[in-house]
Amino acid sequence: MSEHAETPADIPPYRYTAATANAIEAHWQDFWQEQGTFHAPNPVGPLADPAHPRSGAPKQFVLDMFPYPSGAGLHVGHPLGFIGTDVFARFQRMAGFNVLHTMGFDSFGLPAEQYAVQTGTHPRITTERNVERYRAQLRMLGLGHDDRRSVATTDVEFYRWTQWIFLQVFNSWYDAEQGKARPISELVEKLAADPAWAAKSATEQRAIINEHRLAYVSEAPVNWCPGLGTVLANEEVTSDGRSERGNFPVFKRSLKQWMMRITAYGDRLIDDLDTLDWPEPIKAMQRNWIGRSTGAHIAFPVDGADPIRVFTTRPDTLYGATYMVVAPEHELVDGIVPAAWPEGTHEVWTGGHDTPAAAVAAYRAEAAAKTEVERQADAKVKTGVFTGAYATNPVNGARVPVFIADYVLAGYGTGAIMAVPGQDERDWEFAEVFELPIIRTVQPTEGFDGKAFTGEGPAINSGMLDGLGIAEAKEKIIAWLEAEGHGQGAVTYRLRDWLFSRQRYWGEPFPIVYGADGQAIALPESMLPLELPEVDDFSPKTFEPDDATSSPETPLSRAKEWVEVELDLGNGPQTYIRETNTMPQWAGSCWYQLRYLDPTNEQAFVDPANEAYWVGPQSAGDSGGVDLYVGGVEHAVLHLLYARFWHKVLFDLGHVSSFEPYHRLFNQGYIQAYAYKDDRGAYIPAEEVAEEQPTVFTWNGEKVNREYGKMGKSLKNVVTPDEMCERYGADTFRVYEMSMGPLEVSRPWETRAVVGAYRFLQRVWRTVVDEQTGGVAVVDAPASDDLRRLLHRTVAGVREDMAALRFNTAIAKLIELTNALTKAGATPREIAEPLVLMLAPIAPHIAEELWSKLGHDGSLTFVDFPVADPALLTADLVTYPVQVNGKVRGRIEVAADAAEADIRTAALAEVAATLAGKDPKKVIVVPNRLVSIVA
RNA sequence: GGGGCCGUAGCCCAACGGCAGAGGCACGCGGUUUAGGUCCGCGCCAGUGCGGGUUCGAAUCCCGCCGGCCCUACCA
Repeated sequence: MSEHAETPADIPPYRYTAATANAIEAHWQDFWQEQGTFHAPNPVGPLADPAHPRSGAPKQFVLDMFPYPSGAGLHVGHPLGFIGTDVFARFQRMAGFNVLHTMGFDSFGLPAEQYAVQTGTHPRITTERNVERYRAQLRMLGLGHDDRRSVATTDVEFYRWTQWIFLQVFNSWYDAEQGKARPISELVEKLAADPAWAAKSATEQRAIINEHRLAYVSEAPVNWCPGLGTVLANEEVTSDGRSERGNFPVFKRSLKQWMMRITAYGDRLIDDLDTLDWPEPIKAMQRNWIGRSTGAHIAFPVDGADPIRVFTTRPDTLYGATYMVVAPEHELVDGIVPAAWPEGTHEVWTGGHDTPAAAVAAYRAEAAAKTEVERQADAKVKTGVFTGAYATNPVNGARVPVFIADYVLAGYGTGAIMAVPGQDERDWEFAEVFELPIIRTVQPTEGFDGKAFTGEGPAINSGMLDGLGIAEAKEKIIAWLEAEGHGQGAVTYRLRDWLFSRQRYWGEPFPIVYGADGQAIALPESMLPLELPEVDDFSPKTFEPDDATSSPETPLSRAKEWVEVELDLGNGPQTYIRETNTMPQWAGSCWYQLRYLDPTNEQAFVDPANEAYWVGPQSAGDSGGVDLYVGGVEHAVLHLLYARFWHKVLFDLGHVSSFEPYHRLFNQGYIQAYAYKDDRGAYIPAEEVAEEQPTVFTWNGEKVNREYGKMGKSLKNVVTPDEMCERYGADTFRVYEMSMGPLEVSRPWETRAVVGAYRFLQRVWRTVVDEQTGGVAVVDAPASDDLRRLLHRTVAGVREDMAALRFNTAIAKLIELTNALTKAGATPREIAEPLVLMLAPIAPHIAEELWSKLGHDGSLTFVDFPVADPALLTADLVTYPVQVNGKVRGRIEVAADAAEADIRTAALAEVAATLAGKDPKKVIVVPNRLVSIVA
């Protein structure tokens, strides 16, 4: 490719070129940094600045989901949201707000560790290098961040507070009666009121207390990923049983791990969604993930064994429960299996085995051997086997057989169901296979010819419930169950507690030690931060990806001198063993935005006054939280759920005044890219591909195939912001990205189209600057009436668009104004100045430069955004199209303030020929729009 | 299987239920230029995926289908 010549002779000396842009951009970026232009004043503390023009003004906290600083650096897709928030933040500053906007780094995580393993470089070195690279790239884009507030989750001074918050969670319990977390000390007081408490040993007491904590250690089936050498949260496992990161197989293993009691917050996490200004799809995803269902727990007695408790959302169908199913893995199965098949056991129930025990064992082995994918593939055909046991339906005393089947999941509800084939499609299918009785307990609607009926209808075959609708029937049967002691109304959740420990080096160490009794003990706050130890080998131990029998081994466990430690935790110096797991990458992102508010505070993670100002509730019932949070949908249930949970714990404990972290959420789209493959399937560098004609692409004369998707090194289609800044300047890049479409829409990158934005800025430049002399080309003569009206319409439109994040249409309006200005010849100052100000949020460097050329000192950052004069928004004359039966048959021009009757008369006169003397049936005058006549 | 989002010029996208076009790219013509490129000006292109309905009037609201994308998946 031929590079641009320095300054070809025929280009005017003062044209806005890439070189000009780069010089201007460097200058203003230095200026902003030296002046601290984007430093937002806090109410209190070191970042307070009462003299600041926006000190104490209404606030706006604008936030980006902070990036993981990968070694690959940014491509043009990454900054889309960052530029969007910057434009919005700059606009809000000019609109009078005190705007907090900064950028941090989610810098713990796997890639730095994996890179470290390959190269032997410490993850901290890699991480810091990558962060520096990111900072440089972001600076180049001219983002107006308050750099004093930038944090990285790997900073010791940051993760000190992550550990502190962990201690808050650890040192609290959920009081279901009050519906909130309370300090663990208050639980201890409650427990100590019982005289039996004092009789227990300290270890016993601690064990009991530990069971109530919001952060707790439990031995439970977890997602073990040998390929990554770590366990994973449910949210990090895909539906086909693989790790979201790396796509390795994941196995269920019972392991001792740290958990967070997020399930205690299930109701609030669902209910408080109503207070948030979030996209509905994201709310729906969270609701689905939490999966609240209401119904009842019902106990079915079993001869000679404990009753089987089931959860059902349809207790009203209890009379139709003709059999039961227990998950194959359920522990009560062994206790109910008799030595022999009961008399007259149906042949198909036994699976061909001689004894129930053999049948159960065989079915369990079969189920265990299936992978997730196989299970899903087999889901159409119901399988199972009779356990040999019968239970009793509490409502009518019917004996119902108990099966095991893999369509019932151990992890949901109680792991057992009452099967009601008449009202449940799955149960119907199973009943057909095993020839079980089917009783309808809801009258299907007229003409229903399906199998299970799940719709609304009156209860039938249901004794005391007959005739009732579903809702009343539920209410009545629950009351009966509770009165008779057979069950009670209940709510269950799909949401599981959050698996919080990882077997990694590059994460926050837990501020936890274990005493001789093996119980977890929190370090006191005074011992924070607990820093990661230096180790020779920080690599996690990984295994063959499908080695299900392997066990995790934490890198920190190899740092023997660090693990074994002598401390005085109140009982004199004793030897303790440190926790060697680390926290998951989500920990830092659960609260980072709070640290932005008060990044230098050494006494608290955030001062209450600063928290209240920036994110406190703005009115009664308001959740508080960040005013605008921009990021991708991929965090819908991971980050956003975890962060809400932590925030609510902090709220309950009185550390924050807001009960939600992010009040308004906006999902930006993605910039995608075309990639090209040759006939052998190898990727071709995208920039070398020519478009012969629409949909026909060639490379070196050879035809290649186009595909659409992500931008990535392996696809050979990466375009970087660095290249774009070099070729056109950052302002052009910003204008292009913002003009491609609405922020929430994904779109393809098209390098050749960037020139449109470049030309636009050149034209703006030319309206103000004489390209030959470099002097100001603006005149003080008043603008024409048309131009002035266009300006005010533009101002009104741009203001609206900016506030609504519709930057694409704002830019279109600015281009329109610029084109009109170009056509007008000389540029009146009264147009030039507002144009420059309106451009400033989007293309800040060129705007600053033009603003100073227009004779103003300093930055325009806090200059008022133009306001439209309402008097100039309406034209004197309005042209109305006149429709007859939906077709335009003429036009009339009337005064803008003409009476409706006059418009009507004029319109009828205009289309008199079309009407041919007939009386119109109806005449509709839409003010300022059109006249519609029905003939 | 369930839930959600989206289909407007060759492409990216606009359009309070009111004349389908704001803007950009590409393309064509003209000007500037030794030429190419740059820059400037002018122009070209769709009746809104398909079929119904509501309405004086539908890209917009409702119903059904087609196509694409996302989430979820035996959740009792």
